[in-house]
Amino acid sequence: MIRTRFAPSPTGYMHIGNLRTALYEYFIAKHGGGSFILRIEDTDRERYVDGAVDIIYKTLEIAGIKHDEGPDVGGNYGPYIQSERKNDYMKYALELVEKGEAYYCFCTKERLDSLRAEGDVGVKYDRHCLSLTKEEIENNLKNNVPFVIRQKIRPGKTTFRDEVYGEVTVDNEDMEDQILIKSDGLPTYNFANVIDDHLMNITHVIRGNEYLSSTPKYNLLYEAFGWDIPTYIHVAPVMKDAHNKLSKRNGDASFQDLIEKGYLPQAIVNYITLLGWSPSENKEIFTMEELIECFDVKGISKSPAIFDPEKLKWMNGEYIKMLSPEEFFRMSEPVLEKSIKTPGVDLRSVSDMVKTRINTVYDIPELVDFIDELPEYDKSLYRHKKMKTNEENSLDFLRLIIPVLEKTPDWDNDSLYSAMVNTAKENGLKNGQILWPVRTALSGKPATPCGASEICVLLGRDETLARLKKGIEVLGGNEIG
RNA sequence: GGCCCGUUGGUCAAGAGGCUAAGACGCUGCCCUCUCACGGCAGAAUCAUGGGUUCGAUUCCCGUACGGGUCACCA
Repeated sequence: MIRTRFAPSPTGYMHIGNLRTALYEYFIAKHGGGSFILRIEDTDRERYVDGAVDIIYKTLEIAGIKHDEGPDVGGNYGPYIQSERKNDYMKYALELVEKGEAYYCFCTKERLDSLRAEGDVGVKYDRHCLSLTKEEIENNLKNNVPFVIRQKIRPGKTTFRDEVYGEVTVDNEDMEDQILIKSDGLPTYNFANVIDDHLMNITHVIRGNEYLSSTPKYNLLYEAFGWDIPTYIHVAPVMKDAHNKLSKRNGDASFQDLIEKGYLPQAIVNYITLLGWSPSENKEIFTMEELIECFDVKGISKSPAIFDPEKLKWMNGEYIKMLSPEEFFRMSEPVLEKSIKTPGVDLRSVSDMVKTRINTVYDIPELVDFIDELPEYDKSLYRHKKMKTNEENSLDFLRLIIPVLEKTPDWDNDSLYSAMVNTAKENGLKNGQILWPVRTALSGKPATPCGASEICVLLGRDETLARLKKGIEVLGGNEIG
């Protein structure tokens, strides 16, 4: 039975990288029919942010990840909040002391500082307290001298296997006798993490590759306890560029930010899953179920992946295109209502027009702004090589079509379109020679989400004719009214 | 600095000894078209580097360069 866990710190927001790790953990568990567990790592009270746990619940929910066990849903391996397991850690640390795998250390901060010269890095603890006699230790304890408990690293080499990186061997000489229990009695992350994963029966540990170098120390702990070592899956980070991780601190978008920018949760999930993982089949749009089905650790990449906002936009556009017109209208309606104030405009039909032309709903306003108000435009807009139109002949074409439209009995797309096309035909013109000037006069823009006749319908007869006449004015025809 | 890890087009990436080195985003061009978009087609663009091993290395080995990580009473 596979059991994976997502163990975020409640610091107030969800990194994209964290979410991706959660997704991989979820997929691996579910692919194997196992359980996905949520554990809150809140031992660092300095960084604790109120309400952060709710953000975590909410993010997982929006992303479509359901945890089988966690603080809110319970489970048989609780508590799921690290601070509530406080008492366990000391117990296990003392067990190691008992076994000679760990020892009390009474060194003061000052003494430790003096071990390394200014700015020194990589100076190991000198094991000063390892040689303390039993009497000295008991004396110190009796006198309440502050202490920490350190792991006793044994000589030799440690090799571990990672499913992504393969075998990694490290000389134990390079490891320090790390602190397991701090002088405040709380465990360090390095210790708590091992205890928690063991007590929660975690079988697969998936985490960022910044833990690759501390993994041997964890293995030494597992061995000291005589516990089974989990399967390790380390993943490379998600980057903003070649040098920096994607992070909120650098002003990069969090999951919540992306949602607010109009990205669909499934599009985000789909995109970030593909950052650092590739499926065996050549495909890139996946439902959650499909990801669970085909997720394979073999596809996880060793090297970092740069987050490309352009590709996310494209993917969001793909998801929008897959929506039914009704679903899309539900999303676009609020934005349309804000950007189109003119009464009588059929928002539903605008919604349909805009659907294949946007990547997020916030692309809509600039596409439809001409409906409320004809923008100022230059007459050079009438010049179009392929349409064979220019500032001079457009004037004639507009004069030709205005009376026709004035007389068109039915103000609907088909009637208007054929009226214009027929007029072109009757006068030996290309369709575009009528359509382009009309579209230009009605929108004042080089591109619109619909054609000339459709704009006529949106605007209605009066506004259409008014704008056409305005067009003549722009072209220097001086025919006001 | 020691140790660990990585390096295929601008980006995401497949490929694991022999292929014209997939595919996607982006870019360019063409077709479609009532403009734009959608859709279709085409194109430009990649194996960090030097040595080995091999009949043959992008692929295996060693070195170099570059990048990242880690060496806390943070997680």
